[in-house]
Amino acid sequence: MRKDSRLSRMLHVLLHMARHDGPMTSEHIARMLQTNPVVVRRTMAGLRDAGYVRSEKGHGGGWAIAADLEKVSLLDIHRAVGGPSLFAIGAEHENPACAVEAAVNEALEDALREAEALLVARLGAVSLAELARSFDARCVAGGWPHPGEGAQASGSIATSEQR
Amino acid sequence: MRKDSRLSRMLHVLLHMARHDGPMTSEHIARMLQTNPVVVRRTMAGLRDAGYVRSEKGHGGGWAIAADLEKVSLLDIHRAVGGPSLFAIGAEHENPACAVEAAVNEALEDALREAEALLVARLGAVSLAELARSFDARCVAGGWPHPGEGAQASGSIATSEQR
DNA sequence: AATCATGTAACATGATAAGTATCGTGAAAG
DNA sequence: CTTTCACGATACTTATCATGTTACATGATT
Repeated sequence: MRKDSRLSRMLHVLLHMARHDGPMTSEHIARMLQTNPVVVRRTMAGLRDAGYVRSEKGHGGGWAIAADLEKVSLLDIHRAVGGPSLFAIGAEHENPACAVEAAVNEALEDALREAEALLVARLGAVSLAELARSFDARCVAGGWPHPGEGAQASGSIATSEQR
Repeated sequence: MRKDSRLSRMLHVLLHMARHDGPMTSEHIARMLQTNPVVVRRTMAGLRDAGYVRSEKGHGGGWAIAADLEKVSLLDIHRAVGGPSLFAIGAEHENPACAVEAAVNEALEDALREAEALLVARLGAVSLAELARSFDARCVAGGWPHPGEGAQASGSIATSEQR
């Protein structure tokens, strides 16, 4: 099935927001993600409930960061969007009566647990701030057009805003 | 999303087949898995194509193991059933034009690659024969009714056949 | 010839993220 | 105070894919 892209999308948005002063509208964000404003609101509602972002209605409203990016990990965002299951495979029955099935499930779940622990550790070890910094480094190293630190005063993040 | 249980189911079936002399029908296997014979044939077709099992039509027909279980790993079975993606999360766009999105995707995919490598290594390290032996050990240790080694001459694997 | 079992095709179901349309609510601007 | 803007919420549709189901053809055994 199609993969859950909520974590990926929210990280994308948050990094843009970190480089943006003033709130960003759902409409604006939706264009960045190539989707619909309602999808944006739906997904970002989880981040708001967790206190990572704030939303304001009316003129000049929109979404803004509401937490210290040093203190929020990728894992936190994963959980804020619903913490969906990481794996696409698993056992059919939770508590099988068949001993063979139970043994198979345990073997598989052991392996999955280990991989999940690794993934959780990796995601939990990276803060949004670190991810933003590694983006900066990537720009310098890879020759991407680098969004200048001082060029955003009036809301312009032109270089990497679209898509 | 509902999880793909083909690997789990096929391991379940293969372990039963290893303790069973003579072919097992799709009907019989379907009862074990609590599903439909067509689902069984569809899924086991991949194992047959890979040479791990054999199927025979007509009276006395059905499915039988066709390979040395010491030489077939859990990973082999995973691949034989289509090797579906292990993860339920991922990025939305393959080749994003946005540098921020590209950086986010790379960070996530790095972590996923690592977890996948771990899982692949784990699944690749266990043979079906080892899994069967660990099932035996589990029976002895955990007080499960242990299917006796000599009690299956006429097709009886009564203790752990159903479910 | 009858029966059994697989092979295959075609279609239905279930679950879930994602996409869409619509209306309500509150805040700022004039 | 009316208009406009932007979020909030609900309801519904779409897309996807493993799984479930029905039906029929094919080949092997009796």
